[in-house]
Amino acid sequence: MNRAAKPMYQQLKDLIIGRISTGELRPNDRVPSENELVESMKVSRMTANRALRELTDEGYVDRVAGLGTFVADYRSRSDVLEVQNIAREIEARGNTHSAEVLKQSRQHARGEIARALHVAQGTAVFHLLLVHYENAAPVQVEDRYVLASFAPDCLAQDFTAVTPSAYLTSIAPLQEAEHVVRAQQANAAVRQRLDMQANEPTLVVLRRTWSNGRPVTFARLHHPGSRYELTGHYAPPGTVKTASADVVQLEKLRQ
Amino acid sequence: MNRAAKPMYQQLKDLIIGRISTGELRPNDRVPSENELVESMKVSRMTANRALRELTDEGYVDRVAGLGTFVADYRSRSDVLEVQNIAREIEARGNTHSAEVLKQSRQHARGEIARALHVAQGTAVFHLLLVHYENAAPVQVEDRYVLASFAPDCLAQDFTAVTPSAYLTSIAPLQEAEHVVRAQQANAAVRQRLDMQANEPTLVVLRRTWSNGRPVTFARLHHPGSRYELTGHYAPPGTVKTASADVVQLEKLRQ
DNA sequence: TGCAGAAGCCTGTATATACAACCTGTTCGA
DNA sequence: TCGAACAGGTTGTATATACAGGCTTCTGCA
Repeated sequence: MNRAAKPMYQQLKDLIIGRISTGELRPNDRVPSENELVESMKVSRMTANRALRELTDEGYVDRVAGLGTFVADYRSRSDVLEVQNIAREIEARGNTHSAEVLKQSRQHARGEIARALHVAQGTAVFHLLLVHYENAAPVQVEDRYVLASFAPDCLAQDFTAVTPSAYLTSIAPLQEAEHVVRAQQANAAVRQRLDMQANEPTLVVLRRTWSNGRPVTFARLHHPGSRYELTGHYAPPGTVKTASADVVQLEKLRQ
Repeated sequence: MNRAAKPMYQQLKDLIIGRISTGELRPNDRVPSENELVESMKVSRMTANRALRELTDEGYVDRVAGLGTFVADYRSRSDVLEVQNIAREIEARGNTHSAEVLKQSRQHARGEIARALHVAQGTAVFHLLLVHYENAAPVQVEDRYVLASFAPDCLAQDFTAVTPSAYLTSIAPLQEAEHVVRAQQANAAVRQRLDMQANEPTLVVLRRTWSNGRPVTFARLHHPGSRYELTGHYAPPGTVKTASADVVQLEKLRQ
């Protein structure tokens, strides 16, 4: 084995992840079977097995004995997207999501935006400002900056139909995310757009998302404290989640 | 292979996880090597290798080629604890943590507490109420309920020295966590204890934690919005984190 | 025509073997 | 005495092989 080269099973994993990332393999597509990899890649079946098994553990693919290996639906590995896709979240509650686009423009990154995205001052970015509604009530002001080089056709999108985060994940899988959560008093502009009462606090989420190792989007998400809350669930790998169905109940606990 | 029995590699994993859970194996203790497992458990080395490798992926152990396999420090798999161990968080910032215990009593679970912990009304629980300080400033009111059967000696603990979450993880690893994050206006009692100004919002975290498949503790954590924020980072398994060192910078972004 | 069974692919697991690379402690030589 | 070389245990990876069990398709018999 070449010491400089990555292990073979890792090369296989990278190869398949690459095909998924580029869209060559789409959700529910069939991934080469172990025996096909044995022939095409000249590896032993155990090596192919390890690569595909780890991809299963990591949520990239699903395997069915007797049938084959298939690209997992992105929805099934939702950790990154959990907080992100507000439309799906609202629809999961049985309500209707809609969005209003207030701004969709090209800008040059300045100051904190440039720093957050790790680019030089003046780099081209797209600035999106929209309000998300759950039924008729506004629940989120999304103030987002996207690296122009990452999403060149961003200005041509209709973000009332597809949310920015859904659009961005369709370009390339967002592989890493970082968020900061704060409770703040709303400034006047946000308070007016979220139809909030005076002194009602906002729940602010600052979120950066990475693709291929570099930050590609930075968002400030403002929510009315009285109508929105974040939920999260963590279980270590190798265990079966026991809580999930029960989250709703906890959400109803008031103090 | 017996069809009813679990696969051998899983039995090995369960065995070792069991020894860690009971405290027979403590952090940094040496875990039997692959060859020792081959002899004692009558398996092949590849099977032992798979068990130990998966335990590594899952954060239970660390392996060093040439040295051996060692029980991971709980601190190193901090996803569950990240938001939980406020003392460590404060000390990581170079500040001094202290705590004041306002209440430490035995109660019977009523209403929402019983529901949150999945126990019958009237089940014995311990109620803890404490305030955490960063240097001299209060940063968290911790209002926690612990299943009495899970931590029988809870009343004998000195929670100014060891935080409740550190104490609870010392009893048994907390394997699952669920949290809800809200922005709220503080009630008078919390506002006074956190030395907050009128109308300053609080960041409230409701958190349940599981051990061995059942909820064992439920906590309400109140933070002053102006002095505390939550941060999180997510990277899918199998990737290298690129952000971590950079979080501080984002935290400084103000709007 | 309809159904049972076989064939053939798939994944899941388990074993035996091999070599590389890493770490520690010992031994031997300058 | 100091340092290099070696031995022995450890993990990391890769291969060849084997059998069990699941799913689909085809085939041949009634």
